Amino acid sequence: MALAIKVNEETFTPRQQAVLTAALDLLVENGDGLTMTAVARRASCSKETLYKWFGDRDGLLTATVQWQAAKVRMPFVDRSHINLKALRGSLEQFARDLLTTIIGEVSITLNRTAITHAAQEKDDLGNIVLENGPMAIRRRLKPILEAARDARLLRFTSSEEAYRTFFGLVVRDVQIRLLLGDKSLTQSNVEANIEADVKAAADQFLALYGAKANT
Amino acid sequence: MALAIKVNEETFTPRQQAVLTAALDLLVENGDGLTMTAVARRASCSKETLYKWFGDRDGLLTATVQWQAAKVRMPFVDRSHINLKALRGSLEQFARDLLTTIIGEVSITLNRTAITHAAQEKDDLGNIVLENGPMAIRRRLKPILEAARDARLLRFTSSEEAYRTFFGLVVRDVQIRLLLGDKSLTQSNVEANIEADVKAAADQFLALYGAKANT
DNA sequence: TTCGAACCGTACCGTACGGTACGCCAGCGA
DNA sequence: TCGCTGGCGTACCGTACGGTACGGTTCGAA
Repeated sequence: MALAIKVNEETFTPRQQAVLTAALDLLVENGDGLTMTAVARRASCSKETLYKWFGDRDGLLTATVQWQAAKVRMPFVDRSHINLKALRGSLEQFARDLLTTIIGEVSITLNRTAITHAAQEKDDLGNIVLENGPMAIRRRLKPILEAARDARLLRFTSSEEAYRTFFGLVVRDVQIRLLLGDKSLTQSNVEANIEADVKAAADQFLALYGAKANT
Repeated sequence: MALAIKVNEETFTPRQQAVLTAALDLLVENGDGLTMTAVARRASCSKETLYKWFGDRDGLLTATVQWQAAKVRMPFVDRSHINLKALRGSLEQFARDLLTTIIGEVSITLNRTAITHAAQEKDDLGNIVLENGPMAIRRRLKPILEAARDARLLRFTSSEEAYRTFFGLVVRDVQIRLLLGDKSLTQSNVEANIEADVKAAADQFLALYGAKANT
């Protein structure tokens, strides 16, 4: 069930969104050391209001993650007329967006927060992030893969397997290393190589699943 | 620099190892909700002793992670006479060990703990886990890849890129989903498919980097 | 103008937990 | 037997933080 994962912009008033922005900023700055007092001060509101709007600390955290995660917008990919060139373009677009998102400070913070909370089996921040991250990409990519298969551009038995291979080829060890705070892997470091990595991932995916063995 | 990452069995007395075991157990059970009182009670020792041995809470945590992470033993792979069959066997062995480790409860806990602490830029648990996880595998796998290249079994320009592709093909989205607590991905669920995944990863890697385009 | 709702700021409470102090016992060398 | 050291158990302290209460202010509606 997709519980309260749906969040459109009317869910929160502008004032509330300002509060959530403050909370997110603090989260990015201080890691999970988010205190209600700090949020109240940053957002110039009273703690009482925070509790009235979000229930408790977890509620505030959940709202922040939901609200921010829902902002991640997948690119729209034209699915109507598919040829090899368009397919490659789509794959590269997905790879680029996935990488760009993953290496962003906000994404890292959100994933870290969700993982921290997943450790305590408390709420399901993990599900929210999953739903708006990997799962959202899967939902968008799978139909394209299947359309490409129908057009005899790709060859695979399970679109699930194909999607997961694509994910692996794109993300590789970047995400886990960033989450673990690998100092030898700065954002700018990765950013500079995005285009090359994107191209390599698309090449490799097509090499593995393309109907013709060449480009 | 590999700071205090080296940990051999003489580093801790048996009694201390018992304490670390207790700490790890609590970590696995309660997520990061590890309290000094709980460890002392579980290990039947006094808090004062904990502080004497490990300095403070972070010291205990670091010691626990170090001690446990160092236990992850890579398999020894025969590198002497390389042929395609042996190479495939090695790749599958690495993939199997990597997957088996990653889906283990201990690994998940350690990674979550390290990620949580990486958020607070406190100590470098992240580095310890990285050093004993991905980096350890890299150190072991790279020479094999390079030997295989020298034997004209593989073709690549950068062994680093080749390693990272292998990592991605093996891990795919399994680790991040487990870290985020994806409920649709139980350990047993993954375990059942390990052999198939291992084989698929090796096939794909050889398809991408093998000198001959076939198996 | 008055009323009330919403909300800010701040003071306050309770508790959990990191860290310390201390009393006590067991083992061991002299 | 004496005394010392290492370590157990417990009581204790200080603080940080989640959560609540309350007085004061703004603002819109009647």
